[in-house]
Amino acid sequence: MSTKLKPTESELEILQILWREGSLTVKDVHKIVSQKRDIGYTTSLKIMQIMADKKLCSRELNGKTHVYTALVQEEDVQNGFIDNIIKQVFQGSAMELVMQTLGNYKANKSEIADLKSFISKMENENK
Amino acid sequence: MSTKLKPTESELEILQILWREGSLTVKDVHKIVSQKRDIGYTTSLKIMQIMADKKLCSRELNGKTHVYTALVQEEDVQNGFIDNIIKQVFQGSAMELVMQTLGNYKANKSEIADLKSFISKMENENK
DNA sequence: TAATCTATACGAAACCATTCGTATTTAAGA
DNA sequence: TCTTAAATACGAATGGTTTCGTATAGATTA
Repeated sequence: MSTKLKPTESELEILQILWREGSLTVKDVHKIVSQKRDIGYTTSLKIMQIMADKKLCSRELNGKTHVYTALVQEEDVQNGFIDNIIKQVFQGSAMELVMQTLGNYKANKSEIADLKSFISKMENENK
Repeated sequence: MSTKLKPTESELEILQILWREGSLTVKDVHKIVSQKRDIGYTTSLKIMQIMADKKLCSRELNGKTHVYTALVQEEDVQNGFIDNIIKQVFQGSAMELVMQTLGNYKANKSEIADLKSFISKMENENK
């Protein structure tokens, strides 16, 4: 079992980049992060070092620089957040979360179609 | 629009109690919280004072004690958390959150039925 | 009245995440 | 070689949450 995967906000920000881009150096990551917000290079560095300590990513020397790679999977992290919100905010009811989300969000026809086929699949698996 | 409703973990814990029980004193709240975990009375008090400062709840003098009442609605807080997780963890896609949740969670027949009728309602509203 | 009880107020410690400044190391360039 | 540049290491400040100890004020009781 995963022991409660819950990266912090800035760790998550960097994980998203690593998931999307693959293995990157601090320089690469920082370039991307700093496009979105004001942040110093050593801040990006520090967070990535902490992430390596926590085993959220690996860190390998390639020549003179380190290359970082996500060690946790996006889906696992997503599930960690889902579990958390269900437990803390929806009193343990996954369906409450789903319905509340659907209720807020205006899905278009194609999304509704996707959802329906997804539910059909669930039904079949349940049989 | 609500300005990003995101109570902390212990604030949320107390909000859940106030939502369920209505207006309560510190003593009442503390009694409930301390059944779940080890916590000092003044800790509960302090958090509730902070919550009142932040306008998460009101605080009215009733005789010699204060009575606290939630000022934010459960649904609004839930939506704040949903918005957050969608933005930060699901790249803005509400449908991803929904499907991932459904994929993890084994819904029973009655829940699936609920979900289907909910979706039908969505479809009709969309027309 | 004095001691006790109840509720609140206040301040501070502990912890964590975020941030950055500065120092160090190593390699490349003048 | 000496200087500069690139990358990392380190330490510390900041801000917010959680936690609790102690102090205070007002009422109750012995």
